[in-house]
Amino acid sequence: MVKSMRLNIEYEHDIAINAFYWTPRSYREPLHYHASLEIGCCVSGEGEFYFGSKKYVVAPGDIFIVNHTERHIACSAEHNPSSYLFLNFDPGLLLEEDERLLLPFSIPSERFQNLIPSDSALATAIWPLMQSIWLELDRKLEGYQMMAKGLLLQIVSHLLRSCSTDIPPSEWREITDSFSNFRIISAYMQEHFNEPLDLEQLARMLHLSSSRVSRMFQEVLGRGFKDYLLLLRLAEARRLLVRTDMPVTEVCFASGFQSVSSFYRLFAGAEGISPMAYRNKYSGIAIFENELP
DNA sequence: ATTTCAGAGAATTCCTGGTG
DNA sequence: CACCAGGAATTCTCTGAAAT
Repeated sequence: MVKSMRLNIEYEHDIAINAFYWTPRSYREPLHYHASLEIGCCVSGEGEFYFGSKKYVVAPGDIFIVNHTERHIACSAEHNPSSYLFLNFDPGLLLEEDERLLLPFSIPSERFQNLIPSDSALATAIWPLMQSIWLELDRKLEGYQMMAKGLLLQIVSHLLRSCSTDIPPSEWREITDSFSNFRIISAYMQEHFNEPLDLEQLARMLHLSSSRVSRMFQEVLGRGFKDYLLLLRLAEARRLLVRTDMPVTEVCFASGFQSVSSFYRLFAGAEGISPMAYRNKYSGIAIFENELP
């Protein structure tokens, strides 16, 4: 059994994306994994990239795709250490747009191609986008969060396109089919997150057991049902706090929370401040005049 | 408006039996 | 024999009332 550890990734910006340059050690560190998805591009040097028992030899320009289940680690050649630009990001960002964007990261490990060779059209398309994200997050000019997210969506759309054409239609069919249950649930949740919602109920929709559906979330998203539901509810709560003058208690129930105490606890856990403090901090900033209440 | 806490309830994990 | 789904056991989180 190979030793591996789960890392908890913290995001350093107002958007759940990190971009950073990194040089792997020249000895082999233990494998690790994390809930966030990752894309790495080798910019210089030599080395290897390990995924479980798979091993890739790395050259500058090569791009690596890391999903939330595979254990992995990069390693530099001693005489010529490699350097990478890495992006890691929360799968929730993709889910907000279209569940299918998660497909490139949900392909079974044995047929998952982690390496995009430097000379491929795909790598050529992705690399400048990665650099732009790094620049945006570094400079933090007005609207950089939207820029970064937009660029990320482009990158992942490129990936989606390429796997839909590279993988034989029959197999692609199989992969998208096994994904369809999740799409049904995810769509339902986005529509009904502000109502009481539990796994049992979702499981019934699919004629599956709740334990099965719980595992499905881990497999597809890398995070549990509760976590994902919370993500949706918090987004709505933030919006209501900033854009309306609804009392906090009302915001709580309107965004789907079932009790005020858990709302305060979870909100503070995510934002670090109480709902009212959040409103005071951000409500002065109206982006569009016509969205004022 | 916000926090606290014990009891209640739900989600996740582990285990087992069925299935190809 | 490997894989997958359901159910039991376990672990974790929420709820609701009361205090600040």
